[in-house]
Amino acid sequence: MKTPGDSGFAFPDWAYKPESSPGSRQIQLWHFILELLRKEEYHDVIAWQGDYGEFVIKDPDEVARLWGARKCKPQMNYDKLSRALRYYYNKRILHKTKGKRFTYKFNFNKLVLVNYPFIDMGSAGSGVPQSAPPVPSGAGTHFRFPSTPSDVLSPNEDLRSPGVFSAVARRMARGSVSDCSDGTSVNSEIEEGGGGAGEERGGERGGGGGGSHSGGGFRSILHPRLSHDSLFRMYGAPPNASHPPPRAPPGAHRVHPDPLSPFPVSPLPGPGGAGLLAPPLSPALSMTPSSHLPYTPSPTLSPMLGSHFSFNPEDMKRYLQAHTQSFKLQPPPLGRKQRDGRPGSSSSGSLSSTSGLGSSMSFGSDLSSAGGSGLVSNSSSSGSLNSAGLPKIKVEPISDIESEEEVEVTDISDEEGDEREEFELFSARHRRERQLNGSSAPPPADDDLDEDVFKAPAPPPPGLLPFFGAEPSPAAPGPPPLKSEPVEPGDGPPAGAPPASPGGTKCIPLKLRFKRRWSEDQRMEASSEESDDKKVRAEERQQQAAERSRHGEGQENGEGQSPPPTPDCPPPPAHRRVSADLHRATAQLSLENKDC
DNA sequence: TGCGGAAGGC
DNA sequence: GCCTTCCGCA
Repeated sequence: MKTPGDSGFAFPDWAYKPESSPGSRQIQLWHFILELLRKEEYHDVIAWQGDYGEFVIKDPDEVARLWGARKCKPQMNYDKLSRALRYYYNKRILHKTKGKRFTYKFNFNKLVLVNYPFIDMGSAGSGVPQSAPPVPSGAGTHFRFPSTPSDVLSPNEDLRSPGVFSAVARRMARGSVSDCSDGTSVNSEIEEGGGGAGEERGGERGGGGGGSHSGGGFRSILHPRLSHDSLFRMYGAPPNASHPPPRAPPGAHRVHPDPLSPFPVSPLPGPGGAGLLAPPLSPALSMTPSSHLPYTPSPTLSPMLGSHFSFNPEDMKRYLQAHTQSFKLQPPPLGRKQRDGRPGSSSSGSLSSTSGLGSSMSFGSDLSSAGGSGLVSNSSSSGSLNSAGLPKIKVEPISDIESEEEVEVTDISDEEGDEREEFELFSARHRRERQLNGSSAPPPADDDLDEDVFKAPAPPPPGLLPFFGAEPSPAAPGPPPLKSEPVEPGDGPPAGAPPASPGGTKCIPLKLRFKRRWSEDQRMEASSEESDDKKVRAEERQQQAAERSRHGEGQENGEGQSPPPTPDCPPPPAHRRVSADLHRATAQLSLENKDC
């Protein structure tokens, strides 16, 4: 039987998320609930009721029994089942309708976002939610649930996999329906109801696939990991878009509503009228789109969306607002209790949830400024907009820099981890370093070890900044000489060059001797004079370098940098003279140590 | 009747 | 991750 007649819009078809998780090979409770809700034969057991997404369990024991049958848990009872339902509270998939016995309510926002993170709300098609529970906004809303794979899939994808995934999906649907060997399971019952589903599939695909009914109001992309087809099998075809479920006055609904409108549809005008996600979806939810979160489209998301759909900023904004609020990850790992502290989750809650996003974003921004790019996986929405607590952020030294401005870093929560702190620290340093380099000013005299690490290296090309310099520079100790000329291995006596050990394994003796002599010379000839003219020193070094290279000595470094032992040794005053001496000495030593 | 912690299974 | 089971509490 065709679904509309059957269960009508019991629930958005897309809501079924078969592979939501490892364990999802088994149907999830909320899927199951939806199934029941969808089947008219179960309407005296469980049925939509009241507000959009709200349903009442009329016969808890029976529902439990059915659930137990489905899951092969004969011991199942309502107590346990309700515990499972409560489990959804935290996930915000479901919440309890207070004051109403056995009455719960789906959070479609959550469901949408979890399952279809990239719904394009942009096209303000005129649809109304189809195959969905009571829609509050009736004609007012421009959003409609995708009811068929074609609705949900991008055209490409749709074309891509028809055969394959339909088979798979069928299997999955079936599997989810019955993995219990004791044939008594409801499966069969439900299958029966769904028996029509088989048919409706065809119809669904045909009609929906053609997009004929929708007027093209809705387009979305599925997460790659989802098996598209399977998403829609379980639930009936959507009611014809042209037949939006009639609104019924609250309370006027009946248990077995007219096939085409099992749910009372409340008259809420879709706020914003054009393609607003949340309100139409779940006005009853505490989290409404019209909420407070200021938001700036994420750099990571925008491009993606942009490439696939027409997304208008407003829609994006809305979407992301909702997204932010309903992210699984959003509650920081430890925050759950805290969050619970704020019942209703609406107002204050958003802050913390925002912070998660905010943090990741700000992080990204920092990164980009540092020459890297922050990758925030949004798979999770699954998690990757990761979840759970602090979003795990992968930092890759990619030069592909996202524009910083896209990231508004206004909302940085303090829960950010040390990582962030460190990073900021680093960024700050780096910035400063760049400034310093730019002005050729001497490096700051920070004692901070880290500082050394970062400042030591020559100014890296922007893209390389963050990491290449990590090598600890023993050279740092000395009075920072002209830090940064890119040290070319063989020649100069570059100040920054690592002095000590490494360079010289081969010629240490030479160097040492040279140093000593150099020092002596200095002391003897110019000990009294002082000067910190670094430029001169540089010149001197250059000269030396030149000299040495001329001699073929090439033996790097070593001396150029002020001898470690005398880091505080003031630069030679009578530079020229000393220089000459040095040259001489160098030559001499070179000869002496040719074999070195 | 409903909530949520805790432990454990898959 | 998603329950299932048990339990104490309100």
